[in-house]
Amino acid sequence: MKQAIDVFHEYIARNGLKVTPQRMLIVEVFMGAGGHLTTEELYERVKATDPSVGQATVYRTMKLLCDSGLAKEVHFGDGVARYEQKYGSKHHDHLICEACGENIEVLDDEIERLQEDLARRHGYVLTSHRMYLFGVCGKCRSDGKRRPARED
Amino acid sequence: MKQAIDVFHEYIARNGLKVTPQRMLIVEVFMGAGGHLTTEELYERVKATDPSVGQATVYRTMKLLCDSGLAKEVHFGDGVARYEQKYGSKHHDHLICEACGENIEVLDDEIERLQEDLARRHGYVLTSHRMYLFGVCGKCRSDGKRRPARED
DNA sequence: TTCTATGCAAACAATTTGCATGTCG
DNA sequence: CGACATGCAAATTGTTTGCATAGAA
Repeated sequence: MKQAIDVFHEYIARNGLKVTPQRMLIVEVFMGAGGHLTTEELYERVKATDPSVGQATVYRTMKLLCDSGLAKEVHFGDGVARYEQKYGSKHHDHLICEACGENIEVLDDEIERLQEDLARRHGYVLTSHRMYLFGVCGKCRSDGKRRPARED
Repeated sequence: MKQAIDVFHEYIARNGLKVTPQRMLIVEVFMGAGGHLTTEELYERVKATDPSVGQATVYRTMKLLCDSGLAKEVHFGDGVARYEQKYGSKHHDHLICEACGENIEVLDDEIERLQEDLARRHGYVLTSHRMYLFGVCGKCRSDGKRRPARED
């Protein structure tokens, strides 16, 4: 099976770019980290392995990853960009707990279908969409936890 | 019928704040402007009436408006905050044309219902959500227009 | 060797904040 | 009066860019 790293190498090659240790490290850290990391978090983790890497390189590499289709930039509304893995993972929406910050990736075919319908009724052809559901998860409800909600 | 301006006055009073000409002007401009204005746009329009008003006051007042429930901050993903009127207008989602930038407010009860279901299946109780549909409107499709898409 | 990449610092854009002064209640 | 608000400029934050140097192909 084709690995994400191969996709990256192909992208690099196809565009006359170069494979560098920094890029490899950043891709590795990103792919190994599952979640929705901010550039800052990514930078910290990368520095843990190689303190000489600069922030700019992380920013530049994440942009490359997005262009190559491996990563996707998402915004939860707090002004910080986050990246999620895109390769091999299909489209999904987000279900976010406002108390503990848990972020579940969800998908509902019926909703997806209705979104298309809704757009069509307005004469639109959809290219993509983003859906964020905010609420409180079962665990936090029973804990009675609360946290200052993000902006809405 | 209670006007938006009354809500603002109540909020001001309830919190020991003060009514000032700047705040009145900003609220007036905002409520009169329908669309999804950025702070910058709002600032420009306010300056047209009173050039002495500062940006900071616009930022501060919009935050007040959000707290008072009159405005809502929305992010379309380009890094700039926009505000839409919240008072008297019910919840809606966004259908955005990537070619001309048109932004239609849409709502689909069925989708709303399914979102609740989806969340419930994961043990969540929803408090709010945001849904942005990106596509190309009928007019732009026939015009064959194209525009660099926003980040996704 | 020839471009591309990197690190660093300066540059930027959006937003926030400190402070002296002005003003609503 | 006295607390809150304002304008301005300086400060922050997140991100981008210019440049001299290092490094991949």
